[in-house]
Amino acid sequence: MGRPPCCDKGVKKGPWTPEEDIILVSYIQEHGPGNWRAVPTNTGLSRCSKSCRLRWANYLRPGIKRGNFTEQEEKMIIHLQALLGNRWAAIASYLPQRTDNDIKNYWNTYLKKRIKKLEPGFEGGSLGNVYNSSSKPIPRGQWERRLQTDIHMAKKALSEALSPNKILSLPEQNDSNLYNDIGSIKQTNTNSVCYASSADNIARLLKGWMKNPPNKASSKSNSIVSTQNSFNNFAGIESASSSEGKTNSVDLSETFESLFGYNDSLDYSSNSEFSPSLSPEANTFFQDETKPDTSIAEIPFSLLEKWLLDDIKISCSDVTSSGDHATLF
DNA sequence: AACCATTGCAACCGCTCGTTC
DNA sequence: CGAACGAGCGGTTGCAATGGT
Repeated sequence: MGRPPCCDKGVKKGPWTPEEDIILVSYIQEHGPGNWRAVPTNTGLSRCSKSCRLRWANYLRPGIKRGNFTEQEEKMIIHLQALLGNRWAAIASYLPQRTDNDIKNYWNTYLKKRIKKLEPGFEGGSLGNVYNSSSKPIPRGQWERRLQTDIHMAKKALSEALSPNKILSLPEQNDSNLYNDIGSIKQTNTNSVCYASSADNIARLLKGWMKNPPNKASSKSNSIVSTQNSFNNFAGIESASSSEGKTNSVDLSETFESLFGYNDSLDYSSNSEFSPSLSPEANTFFQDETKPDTSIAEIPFSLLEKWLLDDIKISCSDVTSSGDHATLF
């Protein structure tokens, strides 16, 4: 059978405008993410469903961290890429605040080149650079199953950590602070020439919009409240792959701490507003981690390394023991 | 100041996979 | 069981921003 075109002709292409973003976000607030096929029809957007999904997943959904990758994130990406290859979605599942597209772009534009410089023979393959010198190749299906299990368990842990009860039990103040913080960050940058490339996160833009919603939007009752609540709901819906700034960062950090023994993907050092409150041990640890001390930075990474390597060993020695490392969670 | 090369990244394209009927 | 369809993923492209001459 021939592959039908995913979109009708005449759909708009190119960068998204703030108006389109707002329409899309408003729709998802009401209906939740999913059923993308219906989105263009129901919203009147001249965009293909894939485009809507992509826009939401990569830019509009709450909890996305944009901008500079931390050293820890870099290392994690490098190691995960070595283990998993160009399976960006899988890699991104270990860095919930980053999108697969973001990681992929970062790898292609920066990390690959940097590694190539350091390792002249490097061609960007997987499982061929870091680990294969001492271990035999793992059959794809085998490690893929284990990977799926890992991701499933990680997502489960995240879901539990981000369960509605936990979120709702947090002080309401957090939400407002979050939005105030977000707004203050980007308030000055809304007049940039290129919208899509300059907007760090639509949430920041929408902050301004929610403060002064257009008439169309303001006609909806309690739009601001529902927007914030909706974002919370999204966190529940998307809990497997996203977090929501301050509100969920505590839980996420704890979850990641339990996952990896350290908090890697959450870079609070650059923005104290988003700093989570942590247990004394963790607090000490993160205080240390924010220091530019590479010897300290190595410690958590080797834990991840150990975890990943152990995973491979288990995988090689016992195909049927996929539940073993579940105890890690 | 003008031009060209490079970089960064948002978005698209086409394929695969999973689900439904 | 297989066709149809929707969703997701990875590769690639296009273009604005930036840097160098």
